[in-house]
This record gives sequence, C-alpha cells and structure tokens, in this order.
Amino acid sequence: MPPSKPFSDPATCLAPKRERRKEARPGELLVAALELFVEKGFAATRMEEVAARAGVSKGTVFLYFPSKEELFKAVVRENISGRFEEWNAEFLAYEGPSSDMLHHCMTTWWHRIGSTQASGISKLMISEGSHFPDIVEFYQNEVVQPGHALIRQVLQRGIDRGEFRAVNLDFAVYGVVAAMMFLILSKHSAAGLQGNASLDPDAYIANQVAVMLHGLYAKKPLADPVVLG
Amino acid sequence: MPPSKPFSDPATCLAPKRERRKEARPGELLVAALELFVEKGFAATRMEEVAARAGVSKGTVFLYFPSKEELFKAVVRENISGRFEEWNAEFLAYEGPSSDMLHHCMTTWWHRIGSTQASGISKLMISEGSHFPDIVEFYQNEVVQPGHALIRQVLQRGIDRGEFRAVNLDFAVYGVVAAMMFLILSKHSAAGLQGNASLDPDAYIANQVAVMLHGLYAKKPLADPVVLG
Amino acid sequence: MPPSKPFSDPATCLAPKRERRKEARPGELLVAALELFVEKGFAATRMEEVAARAGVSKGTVFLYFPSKEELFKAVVRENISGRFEEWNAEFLAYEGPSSDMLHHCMTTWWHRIGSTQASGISKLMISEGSHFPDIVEFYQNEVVQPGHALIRQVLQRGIDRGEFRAVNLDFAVYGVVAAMMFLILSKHSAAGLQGNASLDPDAYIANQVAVMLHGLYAKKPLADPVVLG
Amino acid sequence: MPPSKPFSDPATCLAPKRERRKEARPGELLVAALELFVEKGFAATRMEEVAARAGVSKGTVFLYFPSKEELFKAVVRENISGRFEEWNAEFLAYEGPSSDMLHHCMTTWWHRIGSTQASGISKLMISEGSHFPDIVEFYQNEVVQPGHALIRQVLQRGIDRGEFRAVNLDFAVYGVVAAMMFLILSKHSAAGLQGNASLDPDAYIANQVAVMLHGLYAKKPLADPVVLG
DNA sequence: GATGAATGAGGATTCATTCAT
DNA sequence: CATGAATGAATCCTCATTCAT
Repeated sequence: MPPSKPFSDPATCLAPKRERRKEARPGELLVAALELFVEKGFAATRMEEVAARAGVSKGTVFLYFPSKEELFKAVVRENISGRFEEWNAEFLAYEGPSSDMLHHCMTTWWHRIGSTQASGISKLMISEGSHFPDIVEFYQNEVVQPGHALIRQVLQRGIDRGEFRAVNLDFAVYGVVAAMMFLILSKHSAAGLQGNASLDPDAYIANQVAVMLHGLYAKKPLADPVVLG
Repeated sequence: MPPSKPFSDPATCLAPKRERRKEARPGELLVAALELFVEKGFAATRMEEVAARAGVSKGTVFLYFPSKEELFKAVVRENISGRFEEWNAEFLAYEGPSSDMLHHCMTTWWHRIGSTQASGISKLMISEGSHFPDIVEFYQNEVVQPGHALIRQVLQRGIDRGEFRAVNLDFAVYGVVAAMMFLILSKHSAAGLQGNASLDPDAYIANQVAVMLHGLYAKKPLADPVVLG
Repeated sequence: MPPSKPFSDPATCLAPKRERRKEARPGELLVAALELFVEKGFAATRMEEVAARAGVSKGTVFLYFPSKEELFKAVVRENISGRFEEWNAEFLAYEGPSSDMLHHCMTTWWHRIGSTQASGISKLMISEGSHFPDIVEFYQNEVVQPGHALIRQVLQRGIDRGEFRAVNLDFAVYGVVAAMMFLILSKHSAAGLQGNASLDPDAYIANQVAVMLHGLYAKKPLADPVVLG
Repeated sequence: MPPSKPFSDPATCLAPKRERRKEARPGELLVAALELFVEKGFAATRMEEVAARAGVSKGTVFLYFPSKEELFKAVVRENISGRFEEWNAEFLAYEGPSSDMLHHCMTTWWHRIGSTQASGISKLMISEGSHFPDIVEFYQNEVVQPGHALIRQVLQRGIDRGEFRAVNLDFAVYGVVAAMMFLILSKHSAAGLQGNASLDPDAYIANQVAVMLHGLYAKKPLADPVVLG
C-alpha cells in the first residue's frame, strides 16, 4: 500500500500484512459501524458486515465490544465530542456583530460536524432513539443541551447588545436547530427533501440566517438583498 | 361493540372469537402497524404484535397483507392522502394577506396532519426510507413535491402582491419545511429536542411565522412584538 | 353422462348455476385431488387449490373429507377399482394363443388404466407411499397382488399349454410389471426417460411382448421380425 | 477444551461440541439429506432433522447450503457422478460376447450404484422432479442420456457382431432401463412390488438378461434353462 | 349445505453470540 | 489476539383446520 516509502516503518516492514495497528482496531470498527448504522439502521446492520468493512473477522468485533448494543452506544459516545467548551471559549472571545456570530456559528457547525460522518449520530438518535433511552439521555445532555445553550448565548448576546429584539429565546433556538436538522436529514435521509434536488448547505445557512436576522433585527430593511434572492 | 344487545352474551362480549369484520380489518391493521412502525421501527416491529394490537391472530395479518414489507408499504400509501388539491382550492380562494395565509397553512397542516398519527409517515420515511426506495419515491411524488408546491404558491402570491420581498423561493420553502419537520420529530422522536421540554406546536408555528414574516416583509418593523417574545 | 335426456332435469334447468349436482361433489373433488397429488405431490398440494379446481370453496372440501390425509386415502381408494375379477373372467374365456393373450392383457391395461388419470395412483404410491403405510398395504392387496396374479395366470397358461418354457414365474411377472411401471413413469414423471423423447405406448408394449415371447417361446426363431425393429 | 488429554474425556468423546470439521461437514450433511429426502420426500424432510442426523445444529446446515432447495440440488449434484466415461472405456475394452457384456453392465450398475444410496437420486427425480425442472434437466443430461447411450452401445455392438438381431434400439434400451427402474423402486419405494416379498437383485438381473437375450439372440434355443427356470 | 374469515401449530431462515483452535 | 465454525433463540410466513354466518 505504501510502495514508495523508501524507509518504511520497521513494524510495517517486518510484519506488514497482519500487524495493522492493533490499537487502531476499535476506532476502525466504530467508523465502520457508524456508517452502517446510519445507512441501514441498527437492526439491519449485521455485525459481520461491520467486521468486513473494518477488515477484521466477525469474532474480533466481540473482542472489543461485548454486544451489538454496546457497539451502538460506543459509536454514539465516540462521536459525541463535547467540543462545546472549546466553541464557547471561541465565541466568548468574539468581538464582531452578533449576526455574523450566528452565521459563523452555524457555518462552523456545518463544516466541523454537520458535513462529516459525525452528524450521522443525530440521524441515529432520531431513527433509533426509542430503543436506547439511556443513550438518548446521554445525547441530550452532551449534545442537545450544550448546543442549545451555545445558540442561546449567541442570541442572548445579540439581545443584550441591542442588536436583536427580545424574542422568545426558546423558540428562536428551535428555529436555528430546525435548520440544522434539515441539513442533517437532507444529508442522511432519502426523505429529507425532494429526491434529486441537491442542496448547497452554505447557501442554505446564509439564507436562513439572513431571513432570521431580518426578522430579529430591531432595525429596518437590510442591506444585502442578494443573499435573500 | 354490540351496543344494541341489551342482554349480550358474556362470552361474545369478552372474547368475540371469529368476529367477521372483513371490511374493517385492513384499516385496523394499518392503524396498529403505523403506530408500531413509528414507535419501534420496521425491523423491531413483530407481525404478531401488530396482530395483537389489532385484536387478531398472527395469521390474519397475512390474510390481508402478503408480507411485512407489503404491510409497511400499505401503511405508507394509506396515510398519504393527497389532500393537496383540496387545500390548493382552499388557498386559492383565500382573500386575506399572505402572511395570514402562511400562518393558516402551517396551522392547518398541524391540526389535520402533523398532530395526528399520519405524521408518523414522515418519521418512517426518515428512519426506514433507505430500505424502501420505491416507497420513498412515491412519498416524494405524493407528499413532498405537492407540499413544497403548495408552500411555494403561498410565498409566490405574497411576492406577487408586494407583501413579501422577492426571496429565493427554494430556500424559503425549505425554511417552512424545516419548521414542520421539527414539529414532527419533536412529536415522534425522543431525540427531537430536549427530552422533557414540551413544545406548544401552535406557539411554535406562530413564532416561526412571525420571525419569517419580519424577514420577508418588504416593509418596516412589526406591530406585534408580543408573539416574538 | 345422461346425454340422451330430452327433457332435462328440472333442478338443473331452473337453477343451472348454483345447484351443480350436489351428489357429484365428492367425485369432482377426488378428480381434482388426484390430478394435483400426482402433479405436485401430497405436501405441495394445497387444499384450497383442490377446492378451486373442483369449483368449490375451501371449507367445502372438509365437508366431505375430514382431513387432507383422508382425502388422499379416498383418492387412492376411489381409483382402485378391482376390475380384476372382470378381467379374470374375460381372460379365462380367452381361446387363442397365450402370446396374444399377454399382449392383449398389457394393451388392455394401458388403454383402460395406464393411459388414464387412474395410473397416477401408482405414481402416488411410489412417491408418497412411505407416509401412508396402511394405504400402501391396501394398494398392495387391491392392485398389486391381483395384478400380479392375473399376469401369473396368463403366463402359467402359456406354460401349461406348452407355449412357453417353464420359466421362473416370479421373475417373469416382474418383467411384465417393470414394463408397465416404465410406461406409468414416462407418463407421470419428468424423470421417466429422456425429457423430450415421446414414447408410443402401444409400440413399446408390442416390442416388449415380442422380446419377451421370443425368449419365452420354447420353439425356434420367430416369424415377425418387423415388430422387433 | 482439554486438547492435550491423552485419555480423552468421555463426555468430550460422546458429545464433542463445536468440533471443527469444515471439510467433512458438507459431505455429512449431504449424506443425511439424501437419506431423508429419499425416505420422506422433500417437503416432509425438516432441515432440523437433516442437521440432527448429521450431528449438528439447525443453523449449521445453512452455513453450507443457503436454502432447503439448494441443499436438495446439492444432494442431487453430489450423487450424480458421471462415471460413464470410465465405464465406457471399461466396456470398450471388453472382448467377450455381448450377452455377457450386457449382464456385466447391469450387474456392475447394481453393485456400484443401484444398491447404494446413490440410487435414491433416481427415486427423488421420480418423486420430486416436478418441483425442480432445472435439476431434472441436469439429471437427464448427466445420468439418463449417458446411461442410455452406454446401454445402446452395448446392444449395438451385439448387433454389429451378429450376436443380436437388429432390434429397435430405442425400445431395447427402454427394456433394460425398465428393469433397472424396477430394482430402484423395489429398494426405495414401499409400492415397488409385493410388500413383503424380497427381491434378489442379482437373480432378477440374471433372469431379465436371460429372457432378453433369448429374444435377441439370432440363434436357437438356449443352453441354460436353469437361469430361466 | 356452503362459505371464507380466522386461527395457530409448524418449519425455514437469520444472525448475534460463543468458543475451540 | 484473531479467527470463523457452530449454535439456537427469534421471527416471518404457510396452510390445514375450524366455525360463525
């Protein structure tokens, strides 16, 4: 596979076939499992398929995860990286207008999470949540609440700074979240929107933010009708 | 069940075996199946459970639906009533402002579809669509496209009448759809939003419409800040 | 069956559709069942199919036959008409050479039994006998033994009259029976002989008899080499 | 579990769970399946029974054969060893009289095929052929036609060498085949002949051949009346 | 009698899980 | 550690049989 490496890694050199990063196994399995769970659902995903996609044998999966259910939970946990602290800090340091902040917030989410496999977790929670109440609770605590809180902070900041009107924050947050859900489902679900229509996420976000802002803005009409039309 | 029988036979009353209900059976089965498919997913729903919920035995389900897959498809078809023509006529006759029309449109949808079991179909399409490409296509043609077209008409009317700015219609439609999806998922999925928070759909719709309108309105600030906050 | 009746039966006349010979029902069912059992085997034949072929509903079959197994047995019994007494008498009265008698015997069998649906019974006994030991015993007693006895009588007559050599009668009978079995299987079984080759039963019988006779004849070569090819 | 035990544990001996026998399994299953299919028919044979007879569990059968139907086909294929080339060579090298050759031919068939489980295949083709048209075609091509061709060659040789009269070869072949069928059915079917009568196959063959030859012989009466009587 | 809706035991098939190698 | 043969519980589906109408 790395045929041009002149001074290849000794480990790879001596046992190049079998010894393929033992410590990487669980990760490879989780990647394979996430893909399959998202694509086919929990029940329709066979353990052997997960193994095959990760390049190992069936038994090996059970070496790392005691059951299919635990594999599922591990997939969810693994992909829920609480990056909210990091993002919180990032946004707290932000100096510009709250409108930009909101836009930036959603765009950042899309490029770091939404557009990646990680967003499949949300699809999984929507599809399979009912079978895993404990993992849904975990997801709520680790993803939904911090996410909502972050969005709420951004909106609150806008209100506090007089940029936004004092809207009902719960509903306003839901509006942002709905847009993100829409993006996730258009990526992971055949029924998200019109079958063949392809959606440009960045344009969608820009548009949603623009529409939102102009409604939120205490001021007048806006300066950028281009985005809106 | 035998309401006119004054002295009804207890045996018949408690366990009316072999009650002939050929007309009613398919409907009862479809109701039971819709509930279970939405709640537990396609794979996790056992045919016997569907039968039990409909008050019949295992074999009876297969009397009306040749397979689990066909039962699923029938569930989807049954609950996709193309009421769009009717609604189209209703909205074409509408005389008032487009803002009210949009609000009415979403509210009507919620009370006639969204809040009923029928909205479970959308949840099913999201969760199980990948296994039923043909039924997804059917759903796209019968629900998604007509629905989008109806919303688009309302928005177009607003633009034509000078009530709304000439926004990008695709994105604007997606904005409305995203709100409806959000409502559906908050009803049918544990992961829709914060676990225990309960959402008032009418208030949510009112708020979303208000936010939207204020962005769509070509005019000035609005008269009703109450709804927004 | 009553083709000459000029004034047809009033019942048939007044209610020609529904009232189709109640007393004929069992017979029609047995005909349908025989065909299907022979064609598809006992297990693969569905009661509903039998009913459909007889033009009645499923439940009606059980009105006449308490179970599938009893239907099978009835089919066998019905088609085992001990015509051996009749034939015995016929052959006892025969005056000509035993060679003709043997030939006539096989030809008669073919045209009265072998070529009709009745021969399907033998196919059934071969295919399904193991599940119905009692009915096989019945078949042995009612068909096989009398049949063998009849053939044996013919051969014995030939020996007694000096026409045939004193061969081992058991084996000689088996030789005749094997030829009849061959005809039955070529009629009722796809695997009887070369798939597409069609067999002329009369020619086959003539030939078998000729070969047999020329071996059985105590005398010299024969006069009719034409039949032999 | 105790692999090094020199004096093996009786329990392990009697019920050696999870014995790895990947090589041997398919063969063992096919043997078990052939027996059961012949004995009880396709439909009446349960997969679990096949498994039990082969000493494995239900699931294991499906490890090697994807379905009951495929198991059946494999059983047929497995037992259709085209030994005809080998036999062809054997008979081509034969130097003696064609009468001996024919006798030897049938005896050889009996001892190598007819008397073994393999002959059950023919019983299966007769009983179940209608459900497996493709496998019947295979059987016709691989067994029936080569078999017929081999017999025809023997007979042709006799004719060419002036030993036999120029009989119709098709019918003559059928005569031989009928005898073989008779033997197969007397072995595999309760209805083959008189229930309790036991048939000595070698004597039967000897007799059939003798009868046949004396009809085929261009010459005079025969020297060996013993066999015939 | 006739019907056909309803039943439920029976059997094929799947696949998570185990464990000897 | 890794493998993959073996297991058997779980579930879909069939169809003989019953029985209310």
